Amino acid sequence: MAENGAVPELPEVESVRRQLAPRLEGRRILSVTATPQLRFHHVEAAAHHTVASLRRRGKYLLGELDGGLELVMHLGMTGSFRFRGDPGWTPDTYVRATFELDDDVMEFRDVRRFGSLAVVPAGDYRGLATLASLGPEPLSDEFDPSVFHRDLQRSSMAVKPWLLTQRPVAGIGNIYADEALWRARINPHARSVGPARARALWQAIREVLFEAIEREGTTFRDYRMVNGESGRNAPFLVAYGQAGRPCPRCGTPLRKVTLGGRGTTYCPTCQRR
DNA sequence: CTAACTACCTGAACGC
DNA sequence: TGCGTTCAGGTAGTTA
Repeated sequence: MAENGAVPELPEVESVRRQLAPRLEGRRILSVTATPQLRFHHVEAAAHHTVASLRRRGKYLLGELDGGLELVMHLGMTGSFRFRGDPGWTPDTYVRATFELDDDVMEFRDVRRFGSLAVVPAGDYRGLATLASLGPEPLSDEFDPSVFHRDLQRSSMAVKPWLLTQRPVAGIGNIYADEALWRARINPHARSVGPARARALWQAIREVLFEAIEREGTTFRDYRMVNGESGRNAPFLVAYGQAGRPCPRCGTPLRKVTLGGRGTTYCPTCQRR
């Protein structure tokens, strides 16, 4: 099975949450077994607790447990959940953690081990720096265009790597950063963004994420929802993965560069510096 | 404190 | 065929 290019970002994690929530909420976790991993912290402490709710913040899934605990889950690049009781289940060497529930067994599968699982006192993210300083939810009212402009100007980093830090706004990864910057006509290298362009980017971020959620995320190869299905957003990508193809706005071939160590595709004409 | 760099991890794709 | 190299990427850790 191909394993790269999956990359769960906010729309993919939200799609997983929507399928996972009804299967976890109200369920009691009887036991947890996990392989020793750098990115797993006290996962076994979830045992004997009931999942009250499953929320999402950025790319993080947050399971509220009784007893004041919280199960924090991040899919990394290749993380996914599956249930033993589902049709077609077969044993798999990439299962890194197993949650025995009162009605089924949930498995966390993660080929590249970039995913993370942690049980913490609810809201105590001291060991999770990115979650602790996570920016606002882009599709909520707390994401404000003028505050976003100020936050963009706060850093001297290029705009795209700054978006990827999760600090000015939560949930943007490499795919939707390229898509939103293209839509807002902003050069990914820009180190300063004026108020009008910041507002355009604010709008573009909300649009690309909203549309991707409606299509249940982007699947290239192996991002899958809990029900095993693919997201339908891939054919709608305009920038990410489209290097060399003509820009749909102006026809200029899209250019791919490396920025902040990440592949970055943009239109050199309509995203001029 | 910020920003820049690197490690982590694995399999696909590529080059010879 | 087979082997080696490069690439993908979010986050955490280290360094300047």
